[in-house]
Amino acid sequence: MPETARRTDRLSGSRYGNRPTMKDVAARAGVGLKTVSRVVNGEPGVTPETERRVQEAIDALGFRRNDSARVLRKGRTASIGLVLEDLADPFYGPLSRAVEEVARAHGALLINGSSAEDPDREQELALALCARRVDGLVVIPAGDDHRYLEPEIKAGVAMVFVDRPAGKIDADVVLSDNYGGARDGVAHLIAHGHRRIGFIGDMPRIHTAAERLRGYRAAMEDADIEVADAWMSLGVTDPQRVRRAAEEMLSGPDPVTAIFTGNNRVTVTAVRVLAEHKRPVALVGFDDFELADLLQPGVTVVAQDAAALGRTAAERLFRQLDGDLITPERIELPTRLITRGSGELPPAD
Amino acid sequence: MPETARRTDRLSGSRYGNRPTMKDVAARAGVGLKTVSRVVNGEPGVTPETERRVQEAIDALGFRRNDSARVLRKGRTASIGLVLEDLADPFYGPLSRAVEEVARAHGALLINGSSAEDPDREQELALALCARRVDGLVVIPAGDDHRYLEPEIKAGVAMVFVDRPAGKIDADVVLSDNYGGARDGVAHLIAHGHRRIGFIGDMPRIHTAAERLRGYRAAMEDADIEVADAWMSLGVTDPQRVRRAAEEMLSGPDPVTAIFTGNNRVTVTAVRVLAEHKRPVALVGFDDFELADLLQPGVTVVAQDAAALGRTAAERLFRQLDGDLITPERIELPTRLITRGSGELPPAD
DNA sequence: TAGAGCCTGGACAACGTTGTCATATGCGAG
DNA sequence: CTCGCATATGACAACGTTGTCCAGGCTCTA
Repeated sequence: MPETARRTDRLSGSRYGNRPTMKDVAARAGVGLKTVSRVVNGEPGVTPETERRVQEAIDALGFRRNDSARVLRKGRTASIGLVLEDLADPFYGPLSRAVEEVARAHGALLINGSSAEDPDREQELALALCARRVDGLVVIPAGDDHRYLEPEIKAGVAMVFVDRPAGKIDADVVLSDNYGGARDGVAHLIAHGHRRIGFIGDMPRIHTAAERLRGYRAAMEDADIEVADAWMSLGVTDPQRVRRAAEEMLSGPDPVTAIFTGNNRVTVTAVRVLAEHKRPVALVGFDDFELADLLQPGVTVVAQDAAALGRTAAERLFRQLDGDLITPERIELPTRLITRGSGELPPAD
Repeated sequence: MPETARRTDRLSGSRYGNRPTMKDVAARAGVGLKTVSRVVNGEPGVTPETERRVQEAIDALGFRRNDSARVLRKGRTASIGLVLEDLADPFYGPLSRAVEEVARAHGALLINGSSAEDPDREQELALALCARRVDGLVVIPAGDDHRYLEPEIKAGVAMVFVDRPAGKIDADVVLSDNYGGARDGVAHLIAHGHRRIGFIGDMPRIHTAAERLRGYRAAMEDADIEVADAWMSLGVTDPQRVRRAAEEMLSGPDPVTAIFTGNNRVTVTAVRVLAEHKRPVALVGFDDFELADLLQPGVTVVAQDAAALGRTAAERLFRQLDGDLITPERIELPTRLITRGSGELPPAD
């Protein structure tokens, strides 16, 4: 279809509004090209007088160094990439911000993109960032096979996976203790007298969801409670389906007296459903959220520290870049149970 | 201090894990450099057999095109920059995401950074992005003087300002109707019988804050209500100070019966304070927030559409890049009053 | 005053890619 | 059999910057 490149292609050949280059600055200041480079980079060996002339020419022309050329020459971009699931998800805001702060402290820029939970899009994004020659990549995996990144790692791109482990490759991973957190949360409900406890979570192919489910099962088993299939609802996140799932658990012949929700979004919807429900139902959610304390009752949650996840991952990334690291590691950050009322309601059957 | 460049500088000279280049691929496939380029870019004029050999070499070597070099040659980067205030602020998540979606639809990547409401940092970031030669820039201004961007615009960088207008330059701007929204919100309180209405907002040097204050004043004036100084609290956003401000308004000799809050974060803190207050106090907030409907009472808000702001701005940016635009425009998006209870409480004096 | 040494400044190649242009090859028509 | 043409391929310069290296002018000392 692309029949021999068009000659008039807007993108080819002529630059946009052709910017001044160091050569232009040099000509105007009446000095050599390299002298301009020296001034721009604050290198020593330039007379104050010469420097003044160059600076003047720079200001007059509105010159700005072309970092693409610089990168090409130096081999490093001073930028890192972040592939996450959804920038609009409140969980990733602080994470992203934390990564940015660390990058900034290291003089690097952050380029990011959302995978929308689609493995293909994750790959496309990650590779596009590699083509831009980011120095390193922080990835929140959407897929479960990351062998496609092996050539990049071999080529020297630093890489850290966050929130979920990398698939089929050996790499640094920073996680929350999803299993332990969920177990604690469910155990908390059991400690308050509940035995019929529902679980609503994401698809178990997502690592965090699977781990939280595992924690739920473990807590139940620890208490010698047999879990009924009707109590578990997996792969359910959109509000309508969460609503239906919750309503079913609450209405069957053997209704649950408490629900454990597997993430942020599910918890919020569950709160809505329970608010309409006549009988009080206990609730513990994974992930904290704003205003959880202001609801009636306050929502008890297993909180993870998104900022700490981001910060830890980014710091590890830069340690890789500094050559400090040898073996890939798996770092697990603890979660924290925050009691606010909803998780301390007694069973009402 | 940098005494003549160090010879052993890690960053200079040798590449990291020296990646294969097109030249390497060409050598391995036994073809010319340009032929590899053709295959990589899907240009026509290559025999299937040759293409196969080249593709094989690419896979074997793990080659990935170096976009920095490509950019240097082509003059365009297929990436746009976004300078916002704080990625962790829930208002900017959807905005950022919307910009990203539009960029993606145009085959561009998004590079972003947070200014943390600091004009110097905004400038530093914006210029760093320009040095990377982004094709265009979406800026949520922190400062009020953007003349420093004039050379960039002249050099052909597309530019759109969002949420707040650009300062001292003529450029495209996409805003919410802050004035009208605030006026409607306050008028709503007045319509429900309130006359002593407090206002808590950000520093008036921030455009949105100033506009919302203006809306408040206009609504009061429309109703012939004289505003007492004690009712207004400006430049106050951190929770502790908002708390104190609210408490003062509510306790004086002439306490307010309703409060209009100038943004998200202020509203949330106000909700906390009012929840502890004995007398019911009406509340309308600028900006919607999650769970506003679940609180007791639900919080009435003036909602702006963050995603629409981002989308509109990004689309305009790409229209600039396509050469479709001529005159800078100021686009104002309407706000929407969402009644949920807190704004409909009658005055209780 | 001559030679050594330092300091400033510039010429030049290289980074990896793409656009331009030239060449080689094969094929059909005259 | 030769000429012309289309098609496949490659050589080469250029993009804007930085690292290397060299030249010229200066100061300082013997």
